[in-house]
Amino acid sequence: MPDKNVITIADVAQRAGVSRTSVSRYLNGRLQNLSASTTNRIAKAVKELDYRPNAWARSLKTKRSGLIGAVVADLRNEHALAVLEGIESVVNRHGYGLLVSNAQNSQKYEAETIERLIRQRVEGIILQPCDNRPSPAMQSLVSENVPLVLIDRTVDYEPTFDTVLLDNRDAVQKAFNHILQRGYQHVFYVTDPTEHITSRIERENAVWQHQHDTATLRVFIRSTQEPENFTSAIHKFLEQNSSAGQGVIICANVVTTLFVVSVLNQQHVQVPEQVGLLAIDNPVWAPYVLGGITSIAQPTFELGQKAAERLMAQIQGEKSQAAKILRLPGSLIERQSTLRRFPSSHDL
Amino acid sequence: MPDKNVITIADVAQRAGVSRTSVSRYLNGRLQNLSASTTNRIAKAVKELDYRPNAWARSLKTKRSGLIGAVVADLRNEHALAVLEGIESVVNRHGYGLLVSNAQNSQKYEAETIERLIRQRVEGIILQPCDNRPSPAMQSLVSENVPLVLIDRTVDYEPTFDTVLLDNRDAVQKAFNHILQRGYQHVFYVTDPTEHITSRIERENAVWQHQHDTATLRVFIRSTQEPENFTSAIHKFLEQNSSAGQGVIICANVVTTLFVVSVLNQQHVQVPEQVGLLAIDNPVWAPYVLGGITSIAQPTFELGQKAAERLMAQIQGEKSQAAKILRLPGSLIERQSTLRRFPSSHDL
DNA sequence: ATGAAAGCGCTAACAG
DNA sequence: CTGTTAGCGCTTTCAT
Repeated sequence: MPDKNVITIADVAQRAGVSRTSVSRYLNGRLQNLSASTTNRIAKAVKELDYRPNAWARSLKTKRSGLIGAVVADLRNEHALAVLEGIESVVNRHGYGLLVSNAQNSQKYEAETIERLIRQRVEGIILQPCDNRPSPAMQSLVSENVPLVLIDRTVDYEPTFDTVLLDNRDAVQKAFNHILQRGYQHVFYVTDPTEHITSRIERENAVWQHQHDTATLRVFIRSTQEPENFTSAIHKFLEQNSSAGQGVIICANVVTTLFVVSVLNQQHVQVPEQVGLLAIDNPVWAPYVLGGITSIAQPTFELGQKAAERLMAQIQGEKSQAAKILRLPGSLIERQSTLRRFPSSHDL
Repeated sequence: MPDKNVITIADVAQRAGVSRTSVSRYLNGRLQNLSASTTNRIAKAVKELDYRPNAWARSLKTKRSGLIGAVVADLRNEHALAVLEGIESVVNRHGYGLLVSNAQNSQKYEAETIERLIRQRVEGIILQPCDNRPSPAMQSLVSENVPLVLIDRTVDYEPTFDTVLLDNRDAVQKAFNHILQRGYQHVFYVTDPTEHITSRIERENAVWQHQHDTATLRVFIRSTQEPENFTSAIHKFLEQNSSAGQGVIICANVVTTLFVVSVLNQQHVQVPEQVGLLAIDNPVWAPYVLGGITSIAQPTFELGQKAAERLMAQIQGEKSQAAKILRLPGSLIERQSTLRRFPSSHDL
């Protein structure tokens, strides 16, 4: 454990021949109240003793921990990572430390971790919720008055929490615009089980909407539990659209995309010859798989940044602001996987 | 900020009609010293007040923060992420929280972040160093007596720090065994500039060693600054080995692999027809790019776990143990990218 | 410009 | 089994 005989502010004060108060003032940059000579003596003592203030003691007094908590639904996820980086950048810039934890897609872990963060007296939390049903832990955050910003997903709670996420409706819209422009006739939408995860729900709803509007669409849900069913479903889909690759698969996220790619690979399905492929989310490997996967890229880093900035604002007292929910647009990145051999007239 | 009128142990004590000491005992599970009725009254009060102990105050007294710091060279890296997950799992199991920060490959940031962690009085640090030259910040860790475990990379410091990393020599060995067995004659090794990063240095040295031993090898260093040179170098390599795909490219890590793949893609080079490809490290997309990239997989999760376990051991007082450096073996995963059309007799 | 003193919320002897 | 007391290391009135 960190040494027993650590040096404290008292040691510094003694060495510099001043009071602890002065040292404290020095440490907090209130130099206006210190004579030049005092300042120098303290500076010298600090250096010589290699003194480091104890954050706990300070926090105890000031009620500020300098810590922000980030709770990610699944750390094993490229998207989450990029978001985290965005968060980290602004949080650090503001002089805060970041306490990261992984909820492992389990509301139980999420709750535990939030509990721990509260005890640690983080000054705010950025949460990617596992579930849109508010947990007791989130209630605690409210009652403890801990600033909270949601990311990627919303939660059914009133009043709404500040939230930063992808504009899912718009993303799906962009996907369909592209698909239609390319002249695809049939769409096979692959999603994880939606299970109270709002990003999935929103995307799926948007897809249904399009089915309704265009009447050229069929939707399948991939069930993680039964990948075989999925495989045969894909086959059926391919058979029905074997002519001239009029079918296209849309994947709801990175994980789904990886899964679909593995199936297509296994079954030796040619993309885009036999079927098109479009992914929501744009992992680093998207350009290189299947000759390049057309994607709707999320502004991941920015999502993290915005969320963190919002949190900083909350911490600085902007409690009840307007516009709580910020939806950032995704952007289409066209690649080989949606290159039909027989483009429609739109392409001309 | 977290409410001004937070409730403290005193409030609980008052409500339960006992002393703060008893409440403290209750909180720390020393129930042997509490009568059943007292216990119940306290439990009730805690619940009613929704009381949460203040971690700072506790830390101040106990000198234990319950926090571990993890400093990653580059958060934007699949490998780092997986390692982090391993760390998180054991750290949490031990009841600690994890303070994650990103050094952004800069020793300056690394130092800053370490400084912050010390002030936060983390009980230990797991560090993936940006550079093998020890920074002043690391000196501080030593003098402050903060337990430290290095991961992935070593540092030139005496006495050695506990370290957990891939057995790089063995990994390269496995790569070459595979390559030779496949009958490749020429090897093009691609690495980032080694710049004081020991994993890169170790791998490159191991490669040189093989060149020396087998005399069928040429080594090129990819310079990030000059990708054009690299491209033309690859071309030259391909020309010299145009006959029957006797050449193979080995990539030192994920980033390099991604770079090489993009170049090969751009130049429409066929893998494995024109050239073989083998990667050290096994990203999720390896099975799907270029028909599947043969890889030497690192035991990423396990690396993180072992490092964290080592740290826990240190914290629990096992200061001066033996065997400081733990090298975990990688494992070969054969895929399409090293499938020569004309296998050598070894394959028969 | 400087310091004395009180206290943040908790734990840990030490008594009873 | 329970409570009293004295801090942990820092900040902060309030004097001087």
